[in-house]
Amino acid sequence: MPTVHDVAKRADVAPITVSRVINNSGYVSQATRKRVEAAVKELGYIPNTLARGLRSKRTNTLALVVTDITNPYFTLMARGVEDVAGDSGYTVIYSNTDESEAKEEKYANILAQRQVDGVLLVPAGGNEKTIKFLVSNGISVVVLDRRVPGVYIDFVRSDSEEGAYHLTNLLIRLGHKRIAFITGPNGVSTSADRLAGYRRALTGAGFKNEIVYYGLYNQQSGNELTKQAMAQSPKPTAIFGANNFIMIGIIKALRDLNIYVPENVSVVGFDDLPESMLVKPFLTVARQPAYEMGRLATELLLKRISGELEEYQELILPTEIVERESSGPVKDSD
Amino acid sequence: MPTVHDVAKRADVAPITVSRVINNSGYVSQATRKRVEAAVKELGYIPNTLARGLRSKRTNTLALVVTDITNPYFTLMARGVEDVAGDSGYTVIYSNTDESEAKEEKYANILAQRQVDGVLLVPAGGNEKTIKFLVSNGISVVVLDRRVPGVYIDFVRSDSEEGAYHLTNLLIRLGHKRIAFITGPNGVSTSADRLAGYRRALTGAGFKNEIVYYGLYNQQSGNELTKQAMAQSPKPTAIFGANNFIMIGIIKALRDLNIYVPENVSVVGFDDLPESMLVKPFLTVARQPAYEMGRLATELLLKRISGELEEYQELILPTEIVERESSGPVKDSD
DNA sequence: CGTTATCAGGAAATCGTTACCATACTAGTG
DNA sequence: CACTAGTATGGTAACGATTTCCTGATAACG
Repeated sequence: MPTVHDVAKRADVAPITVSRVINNSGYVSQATRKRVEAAVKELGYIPNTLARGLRSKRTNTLALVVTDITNPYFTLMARGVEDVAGDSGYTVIYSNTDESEAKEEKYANILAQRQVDGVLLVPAGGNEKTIKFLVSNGISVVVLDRRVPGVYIDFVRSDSEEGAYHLTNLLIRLGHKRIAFITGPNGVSTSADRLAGYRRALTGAGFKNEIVYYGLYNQQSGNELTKQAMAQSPKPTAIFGANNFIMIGIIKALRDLNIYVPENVSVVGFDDLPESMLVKPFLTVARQPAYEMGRLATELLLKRISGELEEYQELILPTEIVERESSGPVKDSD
Repeated sequence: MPTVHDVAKRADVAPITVSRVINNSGYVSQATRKRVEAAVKELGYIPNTLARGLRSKRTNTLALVVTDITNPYFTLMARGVEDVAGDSGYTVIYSNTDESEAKEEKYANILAQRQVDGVLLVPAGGNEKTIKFLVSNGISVVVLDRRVPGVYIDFVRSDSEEGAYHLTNLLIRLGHKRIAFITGPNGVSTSADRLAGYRRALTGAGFKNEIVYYGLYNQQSGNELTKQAMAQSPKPTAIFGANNFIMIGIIKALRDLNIYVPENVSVVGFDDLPESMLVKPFLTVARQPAYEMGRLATELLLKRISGELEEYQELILPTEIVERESSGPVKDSD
């Protein structure tokens, strides 16, 4: 494998000049540049990023740590990250924590070893340990999607409370009085914030009967909790799923129970699903701007890395209520 | 940031001894090991993989290059890769080529710069250039999912021809005579192999009327080509989609046209879809063992990297025909 | 015409780790 | 007792690039 040295010899210059050519830094005359470029091509020279990073202390690598990359919400976010990072010459490493803090710590360690320049983190649980660890190792961090109390750092997320409030109000306006709320883990901020929005709407309407089920942010949990909810008497007339996978679980459970949506039960929830998932009926949701969040967070991170920023930022993007077929007026009953 | 040197000083040993402790190599007495480990912990020492890789020529990094990581087939494959790689202490970098050879070359270059130890490649197009480039840069390669003629290297894929043959035969047994075949790009081996299987079944049944549409391996293409196919007269009574995204496009197109599945038209195809995609009716498919393919390919790659293997391997896994609701007996007509 | 700014290029040191080679001690062997 | 094998540790250099500090031109300017 050829090195700068080989290229330098061939172009009859010093290694540092080769470096200047490939990095477009410093002064190099047109003639010299041509010669070096020719030598690079002839030898098939490929710069070694390890050596480069070791010396320069920059790896041009970011990491995106999410809880579940198979969730279209995070996939879309990843696209946003990738697009911005790619345009700036950064490579992105992806990691899944599956909501486990142990895995999160393990990955943080690996990322530190790899000397990544920055990390976009969707924290599993409300633990600040990982964040502090990364920062103490000189790695910039932007926290995505979730709050972590007591940590002074950059945040980018959407307004869960507000979105849940509007979505619940939509159900209330349709006449629903028994609205079940099926959510994720108790300790996760999105869970808490969405619950808070749901509560605010209920309180605003003078309702006192909140129906809350905690579980996991996945399909199976949504499925099981729906069956529990529908076994109660009186049954809820509407169900709010705190994320997209929970909603899918809800829909499947209702299908199994032969309950029609929205004729018998309305279903709403957080996060949109891609069209390619041919969910029928198409869901009424609070859509989070995932792609945009990924973009913004990455832009913020890059600025943070380059030291352009002083104060830490907290960007909270609005959600968009998309009303579709899965929500409808309540049916007599009561 | 502390280095081996700092740890060494603290534990009163030479740097190399620290290296031996953290890498579990060479001889170190219990007492020394304890001291070093203590020093590591006290200083919060984290090894620098850049320096390590530079010196040792091994980065413990693999790359998985696929055409579209949002496709559940590749996502599942990625899990298989991740699981095996993780168990062996390797990190995996993911790249998407979107079926573009230009992107593939670009990524190959980045991966070479990063000195990855091995690449799992789903080649975009039948180009051998990328493979040769990687190999010539000392990077081991295992080719996944597709054939690349004229290259001597490790391959892992499933038996597309056989799967398509069985799937087509299933339709023939159900009485279908006009079976449309909607596939991906002409140059891609999976496209060719599945077409070959379809043809073999048709020929075996004495049919001469093959109906073939080439397009892309995505939903939109499947959608458009289905509309074309259904505009012909006489209409096909069954449609074979060459991958999962094409199948989704087919289902959507038929929905738009108010054609019922399987009452009016049967639909079958390659690749399964996760349950979470609530496709109705649930599809009859030739399921490729994606997870297993990822696992096997990674095991093969690791062996190749460690030099345990001599001859190049070609692993061809069988597909599994899963008969579900989307296929049924042909309806009178004719 | 001397001084300063801009342009071109180089030498040597260095980033943090491990490979390679060497040394030294203990224990067992014939 | 000399010799080998196994155990334990260290010194030095090197991996391949860039940073830092220099040396000269050449051009521009008052």
